[in-house]
This record gives sequence, C-alpha cells and structure tokens, in this order.
Amino acid sequence: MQSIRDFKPNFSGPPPSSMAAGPDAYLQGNMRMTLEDPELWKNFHEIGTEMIITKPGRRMFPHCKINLSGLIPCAKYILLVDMVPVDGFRYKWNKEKWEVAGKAEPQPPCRTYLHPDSPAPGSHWMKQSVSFLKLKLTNNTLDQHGHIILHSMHRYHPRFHIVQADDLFSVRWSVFQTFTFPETSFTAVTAYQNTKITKLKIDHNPFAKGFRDEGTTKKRRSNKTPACLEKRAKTSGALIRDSEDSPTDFCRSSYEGYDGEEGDLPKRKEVDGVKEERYSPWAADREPSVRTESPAGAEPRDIYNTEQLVPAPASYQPYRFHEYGKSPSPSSSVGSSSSSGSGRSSFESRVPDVATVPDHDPSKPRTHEDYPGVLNMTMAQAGKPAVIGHHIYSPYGGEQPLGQWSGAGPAQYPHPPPPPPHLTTDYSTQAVHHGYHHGNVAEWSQYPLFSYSCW
DNA sequence: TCCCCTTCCACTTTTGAATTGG
DNA sequence: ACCAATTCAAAAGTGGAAGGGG
Repeated sequence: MQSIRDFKPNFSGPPPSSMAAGPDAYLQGNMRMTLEDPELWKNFHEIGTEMIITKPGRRMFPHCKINLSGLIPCAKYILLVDMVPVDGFRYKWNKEKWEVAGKAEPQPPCRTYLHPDSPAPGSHWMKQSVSFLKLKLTNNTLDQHGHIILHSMHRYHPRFHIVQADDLFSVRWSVFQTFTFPETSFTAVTAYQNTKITKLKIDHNPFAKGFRDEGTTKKRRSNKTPACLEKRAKTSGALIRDSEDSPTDFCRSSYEGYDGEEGDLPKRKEVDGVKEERYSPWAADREPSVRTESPAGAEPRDIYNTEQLVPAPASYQPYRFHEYGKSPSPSSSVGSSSSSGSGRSSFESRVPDVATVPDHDPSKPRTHEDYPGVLNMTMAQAGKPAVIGHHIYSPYGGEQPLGQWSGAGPAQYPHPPPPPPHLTTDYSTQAVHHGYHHGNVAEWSQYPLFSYSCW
C-alpha cells in the first residue's frame, strides 16, 4: 500500500482525488474493486509509467486487470474503462524527468472501452479477475476501431465504471460507480522516454522477451545475418547498422540521474525506503502553476454520492473538442480534488463522474450555478466545456450512447443493429464513423461508448 | 538543431485451424 | 464418428532504430 506521499512526486502536484493514493482496492457501497498486479503497477508508477500509443493502436502494459466483489450475483453489470487527463498540461522528457512543456492540446474525442463480456451478471464478474487486455490506445484522432484516443506527451489515468444494467439500452438509467487507482496513471508517448520504463517493460512483458539482456537478446543480435541486414537496408533504405552496439543498451545518459540500479529494477521493492528519489522523473517544482489551471476550488467531487441515477439525456454534441485554455482539464480538477490530500480518506468513495445530460442551450454559457449539485449535471457544451464537466463526466449524455450501444453484448448482436429509430440522421452517421458497421463481433464489443468529447 | 512521430525490423507470444491418435 | 491432444502456421504484440517533418 502506498501512501499519498509516495505518489506525489510523480504527479508533481497534489494527487487527483481520483488518483488519491491508498490501498489497491476500492470499496464503494458494497462494491469492491481490486487492482491486480498492484506491485507491478507500482514499480512502473514509481518511475513514471509510460504507455506507447500508435496509429493502429497499442495495448497497455501493464494492462488493466481488476477483481470485483460485492456485486449482486444475479444482477447484470456493464464494465467500462475510459482515460482521463491528469492535468491540463503537455509534458516533455528533459534529461531525467518530465517537465511541463505547455498547455495540453485540445482533448481528442473521448472514448470509453466496453468490456467484451458486458453485460454479464455480477457472478460472472466476481468469479474471476476482469482483464482489459485488449484495450488499445491510439493517437489517431480519426481512429475507427474504437480505440481510446490520447495525446502523446500527456498524462492520463484510467477510470473503471461499473454500471448495473440489464442491457446497453438501459445504461443511461442505471446506477454506476467509478473507480480509479493511483498507480495506473501514465504518460502517453509514441516512443519511450525513460529508459527505466523501457527496461521494466522488457523485463515483464512476454512479447518483449526478445529484448531482454540475458540470452535471447544476444541470440537476436547474432541472428542478424548479413543477409538480414542487407534485406533491411534494401527495404528501408537504411544502411547496415552496427548491430553490436545498438540495442538493449539501457545505460544511456537518461539513466544517470538514477542511482544505478537499472540492473535490478524489477526487484526494487525492497528498497522502498528511497522511493521518493526514484520519483524524480516528475519535476516537482512546478506545482503552483499547475494548480492555477485547475478549478480546484470548484471541485465538488468529494461531496458526490457514491451512487447516482443517470436519467434522461438530451442533445448530444458530436466531435466536440474543447479548448484547454478555456476549460480546465478533467484531470486537473481531478487532481485538485485531492482534498483527498492524504492517505486513505481520499481514497474513499467518490463516484463523481456521473451526470445527466439535460438539454441545454449551447450558446448559453454554463456557470457553476447551472449545476445543481451532484445530479443533473450537464455535459460540456460545445466551445464552452463544462467548467466542472470533467468531474461531472457524462458518459451517457445525449442519445449518443444509445446509438453506439444499440447492439447489446456481442453475443446478442453479431452484427451491429441500426440505430434506434428515434435517433437522428446525424446520429447514425456518427455511429458509422466509428466503425459501427463492422460485422466483427469482437470489434463490436470494443466500440466506444462515449466516443465523443465528454468534458 | 531539436523534438516528436512514423515506419520497418526481428523477435516473441497467442490463436486457431489442421492433423493425429485413442 | 467422436473427442481430446498435438502440431504448425499465421496473426498479433513487443521495443529498437532510422528517417522525416515541423
């Protein structure tokens, strides 16, 4: 179990409420969610987790795997994951740590990953761990595979939503709860910046075995026959490189800021006493500026109930990009709510990101007064993202979810059904835009629930 | 020049169809 | 004919590194 203090350096700021440190398990109401492989996650988190994002989509590693308990065995639930910016900044890797490199870019379309088993009875979710292995991250804003779209060099953290609903149609009427784990936050990158992270990934990811120092790596190197090199040179136009001294050398300069333990990173746990020094990847001195960007004061997160109804929706706004300059990032607020501040209290129930999406005149600027408390919060408005829309995240806003969910579980709908009759033409179009027409069942299960900007 | 992104490579694991044996 | 176990090839997933663009 890590204390709040443990995480702080990595976030270079008060941890988001949702990121508030604490045990690896959440207890909300009767529901309990536990993160699997917490130690592995922590190992990464201590260094500053990075996740590769690519155009075709890249899996996470470590991937999100959770255990659930406290669900009603016979009731059906839907499990969702989405990614929330940790703050409103863009970062760069400078020497041995991450530094702010400016404001965050406008958020890409917000997407949510629906677990392929959804909907399934509580007993199903509880009988074994729930893996989100196939969740993929992309930097392709035009992605049509339903992958979660992120910006490179930005920080995010996953949120897990549990929705009690018999089918996808009834989700918006359902109670749902949101869980986050501090150690799962990460920086999206197109190439690894921190060599420690690279090594950790190589050491733990079976697909990267070929890059491990011992044995296989050498084999791999030696396998680079002249023929291979020639072939490569021919195809890529690259010169034959000296394969002897290029790869798998982790003792690069970026390592020098660390205490030279790159050789045994995976076993670092026993040196917890010096944890904070390893957090160095995050520049800790930029705190003040960070906070100013966040609607910290307005963070009502902690007053939220742990359960909320999600009643009728309203208009939905396709492809709404909101400008960070005008509105704080979801996560920044999330972070600010770290009223949490310390330890366990902050880790207690907060199921904030629930809201309804009443019709609202987009031209009418929203104020805090427009949000009458924990319920009936509106989604971000076009051009004027909800000031607190991030924490009042409204995944089921509008009828859009219906459009995307109109196919229930893969089993029921081998082919995505047409949008409900009441949906507008635009609506259907949007769905198609997101690969709605794919016939592939597995694909279908990955379609975004909230594929549009939702804060 | 620097930073970041894209692309290709070699390697590994995973997956699923085909084959084999009882 | 059926089923389980095994084999094998293709697909998918890795990080490294070069090259390109802004």
